[in-house]
Amino acid sequence: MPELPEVETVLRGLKQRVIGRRLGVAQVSHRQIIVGSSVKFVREVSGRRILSARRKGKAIALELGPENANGDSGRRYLLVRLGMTGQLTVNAIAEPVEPHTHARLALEDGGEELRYVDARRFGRLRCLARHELDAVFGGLGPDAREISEEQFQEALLGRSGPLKSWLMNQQMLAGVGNIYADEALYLARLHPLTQAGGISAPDARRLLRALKRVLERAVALQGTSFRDYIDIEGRPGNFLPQLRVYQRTGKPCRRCRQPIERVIISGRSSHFCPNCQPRPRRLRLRRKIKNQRKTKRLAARKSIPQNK
DNA sequence: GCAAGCCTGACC
DNA sequence: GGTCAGGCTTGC
Repeated sequence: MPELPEVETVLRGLKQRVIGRRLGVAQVSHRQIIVGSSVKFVREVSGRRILSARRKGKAIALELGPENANGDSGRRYLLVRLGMTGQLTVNAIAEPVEPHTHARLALEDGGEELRYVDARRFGRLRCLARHELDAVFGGLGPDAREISEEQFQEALLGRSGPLKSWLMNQQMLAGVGNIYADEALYLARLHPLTQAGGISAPDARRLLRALKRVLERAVALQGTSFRDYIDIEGRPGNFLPQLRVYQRTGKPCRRCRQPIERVIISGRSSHFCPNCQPRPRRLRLRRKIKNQRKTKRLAARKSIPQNK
């Protein structure tokens, strides 16, 4: 499943393979994957040169130059969200088209095309103006690889609800999904149901370090492939054997041999070691989180000058 | 039936 | 405003 390391791997592939190339005619065979009008999408992206590629969290944005077959001006951004099973690949145009290929963007020079394949169609493509892209990226929290310890601690303040859900909340922290949330919690020895706003500063520091460590390792190994995820060249990631808890229910913990357990947290399965990640008792937590929330509000009011 | 990311809407 | 359940989707 594409989370930050998988998306980063795809981004690196895009940088190698498509930057500087001009898009020919785009074809969309399943309108549902396009946000907004697919006709407009095709008109907007066709003929533009791909200038750069960047990422925030799990979202990729390809910057498209102002040159357009229809004389439209101004840059556009092709925003790609892979969802669960989305794949971006560069193929020769003559190559057989895989099932579930929903969009094909011809690449000038070289007889190739960029293909979007997505069995479950949870992913989305959209073409945006600069201010729209800024709004989308602005709605995401800091990228998980880049967030500072101060930002991390600050974002945790006043949050009720399980730490696991918090890690996966893209408005708090961008890029973490189910796999790396479980893995980071295991490395940090924190139970997934721990109240987010209730953890100590040292625990938060340990969690952030664990998260960054697991993300860096996974990036180095091109991500995790269960079945669907492949990079732009069609290669799977190599992080699967490194997983400590994710999808290892009933198997022995690699630290203490206790069987890994699974619990559903806000509709998502969470895997953890009951011995290494003991359930914390929560003492007067409600009040603590409420107070944090109040302090945070006051601080925000102070730092943002009211312009009347 | 389960898995997942993301969006919507219900609830407190 | 924050939190969470539900729905989308299809291969296993």
